[in-house]
Amino acid sequence: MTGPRPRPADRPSRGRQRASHSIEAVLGAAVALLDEAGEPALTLRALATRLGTGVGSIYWYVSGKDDLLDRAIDHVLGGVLTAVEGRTGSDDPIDDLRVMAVTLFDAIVDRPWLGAHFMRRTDVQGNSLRLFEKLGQQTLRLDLTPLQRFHAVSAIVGVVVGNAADLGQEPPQEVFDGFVDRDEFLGRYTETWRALDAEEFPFVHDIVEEFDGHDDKEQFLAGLDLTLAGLRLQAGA
Amino acid sequence: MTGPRPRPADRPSRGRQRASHSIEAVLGAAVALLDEAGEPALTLRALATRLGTGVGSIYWYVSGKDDLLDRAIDHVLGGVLTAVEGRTGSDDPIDDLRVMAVTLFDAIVDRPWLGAHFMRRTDVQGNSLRLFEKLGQQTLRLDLTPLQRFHAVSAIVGVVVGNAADLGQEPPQEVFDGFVDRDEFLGRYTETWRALDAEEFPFVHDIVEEFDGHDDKEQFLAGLDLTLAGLRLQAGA
DNA sequence: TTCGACCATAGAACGAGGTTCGATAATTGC
DNA sequence: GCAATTATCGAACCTCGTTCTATGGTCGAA
Repeated sequence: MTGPRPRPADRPSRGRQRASHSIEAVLGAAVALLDEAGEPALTLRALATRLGTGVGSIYWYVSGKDDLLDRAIDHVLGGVLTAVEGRTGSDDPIDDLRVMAVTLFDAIVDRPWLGAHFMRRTDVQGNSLRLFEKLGQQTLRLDLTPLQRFHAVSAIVGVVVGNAADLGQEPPQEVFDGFVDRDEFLGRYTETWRALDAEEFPFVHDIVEEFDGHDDKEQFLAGLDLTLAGLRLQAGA
Repeated sequence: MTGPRPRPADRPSRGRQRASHSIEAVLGAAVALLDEAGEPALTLRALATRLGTGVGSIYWYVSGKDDLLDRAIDHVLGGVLTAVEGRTGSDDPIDDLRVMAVTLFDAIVDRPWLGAHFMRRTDVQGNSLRLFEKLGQQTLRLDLTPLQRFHAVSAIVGVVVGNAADLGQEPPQEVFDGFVDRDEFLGRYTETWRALDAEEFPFVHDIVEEFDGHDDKEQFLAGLDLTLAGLRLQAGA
């Protein structure tokens, strides 16, 4: 029953001692795999091949696949964080919140695999927590109770995650291969919906025409603005 | 290149001809496994063992694991649908929307494994689409454009999914074994958060006290009411 | 009654994936 | 220089989803 072996990530790496693979290289390759072919493409063997090493080596930098995914997410969230930080500073804190939420959403559009796990662990440290903090700082400028602030940030994150969750799971295998584009994919929805019984599905019939040329981002923005309108009302601004 | 073999699910079962296992039995056992130990517990072998059959038999009723999960989800969503239908009919459509959203959320609290896949496929038929329709029918009573209606429903579903997503993934393996209860689990959060630098994390410090005794449902309700307030504003009601 | 056609079941076998383990080189500290 | 630590590698193991083939069982037709 020995304790876990020491890993480079566990201690401050004092000077690089000619490591052919750093944790950054591992994470970068992992993100590349995810970007290229989605989450199922991230296997330890594929990662090892891409890095030109053996599977076992990866376990030196990472405790397992879950840890690998967590770190890869945190890795890209670092970029998102700096992107977010560069766009704050408006007069209106709610406008700032909006911009930040949109930035988050755009990041998930670029990397759909983020959607499923985005903001999974707002727990200990990491860029996930830092993003949470950055959002929350805007609420400090609003006339709210701490609890209201907390709920406001949770709600905004909820809207982002809830809408982004739609994105990260649909493409059966079309978008990657380009056999079918997204418009045609959505077209099948509208056809099916139009064929439904009008008596039993009045709502679907009411909206089915809008669904043609449907835009995920527009849908997200509408939901976000609904929530922000409620927040603005609550803050009495 | 032969077509798919006929399956009982593909045709109306005309009278039961002494089938020891029905599709309902398979789905029921699958849901039981999911309820007992979460998604990783649902393996075809475990399911076969529980049913007292072989793995191959399951493929008679289901085309694969994805199909199994989809049907299991649709199975429980059937119950959710009737629960939702029993609670509508108030004067205020937005109040009805609220009640329905809460019912959905409660269903996910009861079955955290639903969270990750909830409303995954609002596509063709199924109870998922029916729930979508039921929510939408309330918006027909509001003075909105079809597009606004669509966005409103999407936003509400987004809030439910976004907040429920938090639920379905936390318990590393504590809640199932009962080694650690949820309160103590959350207590670790507050400790870690309190230890953060106050200069760098002013927001987290502002809200950390509220996080003790934190209630997921309360958090969800606050976010939902924010969105509904925005909707009420938009509908001019 | 007998014989096929179809329903339904069962489990061995395959391939892919995550993880473990021991061997081994490379580097560092003394 | 020598031992301890650092880092690497891939074979082997186990689990899981899936496929395939074999085998009863039921029922209608000859």
